[in-house]
Amino acid sequence: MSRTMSFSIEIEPLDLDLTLGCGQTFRWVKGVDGSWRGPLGKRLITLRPKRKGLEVEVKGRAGGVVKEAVAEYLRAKDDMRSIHRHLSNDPVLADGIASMHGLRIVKMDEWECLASYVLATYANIPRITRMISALSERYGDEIADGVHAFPTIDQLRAASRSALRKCGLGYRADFIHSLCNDVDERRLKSLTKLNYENLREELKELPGVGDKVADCVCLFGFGRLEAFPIDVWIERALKRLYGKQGSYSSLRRFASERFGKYAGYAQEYLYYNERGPASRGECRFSEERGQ
DNA sequence: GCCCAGGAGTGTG
DNA sequence: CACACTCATGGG
Repeated sequence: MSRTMSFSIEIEPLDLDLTLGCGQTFRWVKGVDGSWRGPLGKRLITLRPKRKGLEVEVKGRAGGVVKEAVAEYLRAKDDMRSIHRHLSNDPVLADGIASMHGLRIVKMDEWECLASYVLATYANIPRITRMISALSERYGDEIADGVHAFPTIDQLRAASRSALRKCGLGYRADFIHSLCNDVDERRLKSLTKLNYENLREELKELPGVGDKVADCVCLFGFGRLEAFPIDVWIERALKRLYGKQGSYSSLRRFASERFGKYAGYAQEYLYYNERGPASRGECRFSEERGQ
């Protein structure tokens, strides 16, 4: 069988439970020992938290590229201190931000992110995870025993609508089917050079991509930290904490003015806080200090 | 049975 | 611009 090798990498601060378990990304599984296992590209990776940073275990051959891939995926270059300093100007965030110090925005593969968030419309996280797992097992390459990579655009393009429905996608099957025919790897990569606003508008041209999905893909797939996806949870948080409600574009403008270039991190803190992981609701932000 | 879920598309006023 | 409606499915 394939061998296993491991190395360590320093990313600090980093909380894997917050980062991989908060619903940004859907393919990681937590082990009983506190490690996290999931496919990264074409390799099965296991991440174990250490005192400073983490240990990475790789199934199969692992060149230096794997270390770089992990660092990119976990956005090792983000300076969390300056991000927190920036966001702490907001008294509402400053209050509860400390407990989420190690939550990092993830940098997913562009295609995986786009398809995942098209699937995520009007579904909850357990179901999103199931849909993605089903697609991967049926159409993606097997990279280790029983573990499959997310299918490429070409692999999914070969799937019929009815076959996609059998993976539990529901009406999303049609979106995915159209998406595969409207997009290829080259076009996706070419979007990288666009600024946030233009990228957002280009993504919204794609089937199944509206305001919210476009912002998720900007943030988690293209690394645009100024993006601020607004779903039902964020809507509730903005109303509860800031007394704000209105159209998507008006809420987006509010977030942009309030949180600036790190709005994406603010969104993740608000999302996690509002939703709670079936709850550790002790330390919710207080609404008393808004404005 | 009910209600909800990291919404989008389409049609109408 | 704002709504209203529909889309398909699983979990609580």
